[in-house]
Order: sequence, then structure tokens, then C-alpha cells
Amino acid sequence: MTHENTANHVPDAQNLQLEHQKCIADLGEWKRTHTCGQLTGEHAGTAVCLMGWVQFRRDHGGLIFIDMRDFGGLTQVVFSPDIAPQVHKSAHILRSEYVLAVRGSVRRRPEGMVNPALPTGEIEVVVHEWKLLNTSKTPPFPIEERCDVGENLRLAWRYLDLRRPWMQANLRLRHKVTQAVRSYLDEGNFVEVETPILTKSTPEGARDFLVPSRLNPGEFYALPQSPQLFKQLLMVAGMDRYFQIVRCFRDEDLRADRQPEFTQVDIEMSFVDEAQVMEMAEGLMARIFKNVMGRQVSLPFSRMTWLEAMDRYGVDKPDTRFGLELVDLTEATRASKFALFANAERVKALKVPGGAPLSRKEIDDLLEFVKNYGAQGLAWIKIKPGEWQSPIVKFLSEAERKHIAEALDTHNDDILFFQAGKTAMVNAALGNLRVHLGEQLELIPENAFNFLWVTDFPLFEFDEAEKRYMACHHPFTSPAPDSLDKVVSDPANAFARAYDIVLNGNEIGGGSIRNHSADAQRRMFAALGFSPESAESRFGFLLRALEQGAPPHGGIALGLDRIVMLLAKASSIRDVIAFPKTQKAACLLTEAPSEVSSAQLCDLGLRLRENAAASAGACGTE
RNA sequence: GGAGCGGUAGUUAAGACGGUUAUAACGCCGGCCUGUCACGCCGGAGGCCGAGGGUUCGAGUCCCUUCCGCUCCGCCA
Repeated sequence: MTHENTANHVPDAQNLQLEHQKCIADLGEWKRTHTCGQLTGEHAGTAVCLMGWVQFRRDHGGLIFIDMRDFGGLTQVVFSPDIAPQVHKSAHILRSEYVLAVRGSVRRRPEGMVNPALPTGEIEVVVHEWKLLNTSKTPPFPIEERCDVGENLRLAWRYLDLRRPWMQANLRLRHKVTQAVRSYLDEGNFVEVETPILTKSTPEGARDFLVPSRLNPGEFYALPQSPQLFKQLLMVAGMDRYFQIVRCFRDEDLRADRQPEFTQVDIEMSFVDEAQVMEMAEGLMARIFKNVMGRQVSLPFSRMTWLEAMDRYGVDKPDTRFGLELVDLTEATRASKFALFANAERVKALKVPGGAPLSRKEIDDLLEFVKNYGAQGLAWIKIKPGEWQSPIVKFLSEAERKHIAEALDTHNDDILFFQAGKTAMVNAALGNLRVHLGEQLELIPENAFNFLWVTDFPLFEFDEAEKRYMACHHPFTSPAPDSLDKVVSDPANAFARAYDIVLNGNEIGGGSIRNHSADAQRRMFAALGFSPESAESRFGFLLRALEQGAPPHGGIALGLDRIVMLLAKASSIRDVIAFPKTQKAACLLTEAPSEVSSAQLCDLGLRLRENAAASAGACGTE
């Protein structure tokens, strides 16, 4: 205590709060009759008991007004010396976030005193008696809707952050979504089955979280990246239709829409094709929107092949709420004198109607933006009356200009952006630039929800680091019928029976029809470069199951956090998760992860290397 | 692993050109106040400018290192 001298005559908030704690009472026989959002003029005259927190205190010396808050809203309660002098006097001790119970009567507010901004603004509760249920230290940040506080503070004091109405609404919205999911799938004869959290590491795909086994020293469980294999085994088991609202774990770097633990709505169905899974998922999304938002969504959702998505939007999760589609100019510029275009694997352009007023600075910022995606530069042309303003226009022939003007349907005051190079880079740079411009130029309609299925994904992707093909979706995905021969012979051109569901440019789910024959699954493993022995040791249990009468099956997994984020119009899934982690995967509230005792390590047969934190980075080179 | 933004009172921010005692609003504490509702008025307290090192007569400000939060690339079957 550094302020002992002053503490005696000028109490600080801390001492004051200690003093007030002497007044704390139990509930006793008091029973809450209403919530703080419930009372209206119709309740005038009724005796009520409210319990909640002090949101605002307006102590006039004479009258004291307290805005009481609970999950339901705010109610103004009045302590008046005319009604109960002792009660009024005792209420001076109330401070922000103190917890209280009041008994009193509802009355209509006097003429002209109605607060139209408040749902309960027509009435107030005149307090006849009250109890202090708890004190509170002054909160580290204001518990208000409008408070704009740093995320580190919000996370360190998450239970206070969650008291704010917006966060309360988000968690309640999330609850309504899961309830809609459960009712819809239950009606569709799906069975909710829990699958193991301690499971087997299958180091294909994301990095696993590992859990050491005490009973089997030197061995590890992995936390599931998804219940993929278990749900397939449940189809073999004849469950027919399975779902689970399930936590999944991936030890990869975080993003606004990626947490190390996240929740999937995991679904699998027997004896179905792609169309049936998609139809089921559309009905599910429609149910969510109806129950949660009171909105109709039009069915079926639009569909687009992966090739078309990449061609028109440059990304595999197009935001179709606005235009600015990409135009391929590769062939048109093949013979150009402009070497950058002529020699490029791919040339594409993006037209911003009316974008010519963009300043040099703004264009430079866009260049910096596309550099994130490997672009070296960003060519542009401003369409002005009678001339094209551009650093590159002098390289373009009359024929090329004519072709560009036609292909992009140019008008005065448009600006064109160009990208040339490797196809993947061109698509990534322009596709992401498109979304960036859509946001920056406010081209995206406020309340639109555009669903889209992206279908016909490639089966494989060549991994430059590992020098082998990797499954685009996952290794259990069935090849498309006309790609069966290509799985081993021409993997680069094989397509998958896989589909993603996209909402407003966000991937909110993905699924596939699986390999239900052991032979087909073995061919996939072979194409992925697994030896038969390695396939057996990693996935033998799956192969054996597929040999025991596995039915044709397929399914989908929906990202619950992302769906709720979009419905809540939140900018991060952290805002719809009660206790999320920071970008360094830490919980600022509990301070996890943390060191453990040597006794705990000893039980597990583990020993840390000297300076484990520093040596972790060196593992890759060993 | 990489790029960028940020860290100054309890909170949100200003200060950045190196130069007196580091500002403001809200919050907090005290006083006054019987119709406020983000009450009002008066007064007061509150700071190792994220941390460490350096340059300098002098650093919130310049340089280096480091920690933390956020956005993105890589990564995320």
C-alpha cells in the first residue's frame, strides 16, 4: 500500500469497496420476478423484484437513478427520499458493476420523462427495499456497447467483455444456430454421436496437437483435426446418418477466421451422391436463416465449378455480391511487343468502372497490397476521353488496345488493372485485389447473403516442398468418375467429387463423396506416394473397415464459428467464441499454455531439452 | 519463417521537430444537486511514455534488441 497516509481521509476506490463489502447480503427469500428488459407500461402498479448490475448511476443527492442491467436489458430504478428515506440514503454506496436486488413497484414515468431510446423507457421501478448482493472493483474498461477497447484487455478480462450486450447477443445467436442445426438434423433422422478427442495422429495435412500417454510411455495421442475417419467408420457401422457439433484442433498459425480449436457441424450420410448432400446442407442453412434471422434464403444455391471460379474470380471462394470479374487476356496478348505480357503464362485484367480518379498514392497502396500475393508490379490504364493514360500503353498495339477495350467493355473514367505471370500468382493477386477494391469502394451490399457451391475441385495439388502430390480436400475423397484412370497416371488433371459451400466470399464448409471401396482408397494412397506398408500402418483400420461392406457415403463439415461470425456481422471468429486465443495461441485469461512441473513430466516419461523454447525452431533442420 | 500496423493515466487517444512541470476526454475519489437517463456543476488524485540497451549536455520523440496485441503472406489434407 503506497497511499497509507491519504487512505484515512480520502478513500480510494479500493478502500471504498472494502468498506461497502460489509453491507453484502445473501438472497435470502428474495426471488426475481422479472428481467431488466421486460417491464412496460402494462406492468404499472405491479410489485416486482429485479436483480442485476449497476450500469449507470445518476446520484442527484436527492433522487438516485440507477440503470440496472441483466442479460435482458436495462431498467431505470429510482431511490427517492420521499418514498423511503433510509433506503435512499443507503443507496449512495452503489457504484459501477455492483450487484443488487431491488424490490419495488413499477410506475409510468412522469409526463415528458419517457426515454424512447430504451425499450423499458416508459416505466421505472420505485425501490422500496434493496440488497447489495456484491461489490465490484472499478472495471478495467467500461462495460458498454460502444466501448472501443484493446483486444488484449478484452481477452484478459473476458468475463467482463462478455457482459457487454453485443457479446451477449453473439453467444446467444450462436446458441440459436446450434439449436437450429440439432432440430433440423434430428428431423432428418441424423444421429448425434460423440467421437474420441484422444485419437491417433495422422500426420497428413495440418499439424496435430499431441497428448503424451502416461500408460504407454513414449507414445502419443493426437487431438482430432476433424472426426473424418470416425464418421466414415460410423457409416460402415450402419448408422446411416450421423452428425456432431464437434471441437476440432489444428496446430497451425492463427488468423481472424482461424483458431487452434474451432467447432464444426460434422455430417455424414450413407447411400447418397453429391446432390443429396448439397440439398441437405442447403436445407440446413435455410433452417438456420429462418430460425435465427427470420430470413428466407432462395434454394437451390448457385453452383460454379472450381475452374470457373478461378477463371472469373481468381479464388476458390468467390464473393458474388459484387462484380469486378477478372478477364483473361493471355491469348490476346500472346504476340504482344510487351514482353511482360507476351512471355507470361497468364495475363488477366480487372476493370473498376469509374475508377480513373484513383490517385497515384491510392494506386501505390494497391501495388503494396498485391505484393502480398507475390506480384512484382501492378500495371494500370486509365480510360480518358480520347486517350488512355498509362505507363504501359506505349507497348500495346492498336489491335491489342482494341481487343482489351472490347474484352473489358471499357468506358470513360474506368481504370483497368493488369497482372501477368504464373497463373496461381495472377489469380491470387487479382482475385484478392478484387475483394479489397470491393470493400474499399463500398461495392458490397450491406445485407446480402450470397451462397455459392464450388464444385469439381482438383483431386490433387503438387506440393513443391515435399515434391509429391497432396490431396486437395483430403485423401479419402473419391475421384470424379471420368478421373478414375488419372489418379495414378495423370494426377495433375484428376478431379474430385468434392464441394465447398461459400457465403459472401467465406468458405463456410466443405465435403465430398468418399472412397467406399478399399481398392479405390488404396489407389489414392498410392497416388499420394504412400508405400503399401505406410498406408497400412497409418490407415490400416480404415482399409479393413472398407473391406467389411462399407456403403457408399459422403458428407460435409460446416464451420460453425465462421457461420455465426457472418450472421453476427463480426470481423473475427474471436467475437463469437466465448474464450478464444490470441494470435500466439495463448489464452490471456488463464495464461495457458504454461509450464508444468517436473513431476508431471516424469509421469509421462518426458524430459525437456535445455532451453526448449529456443531449440524448438531448430527442429526442422535435424 | 516473412511483411505491415499498434503499445503514452484505469480506458480511448493527442504529443513524433530531441529541449521547462507529458495533454484531453471519459472513468475514479471528494463536495453540491429531487427528474436524470452517457445527468449537471466545483475540486482532487492518478504516468518508469511496453521492457532492456545505445546515441546525446538532454530521449515519449533518434538507433539497436526484445516482449505483447492485431492484419496479412507462408502454413491451414
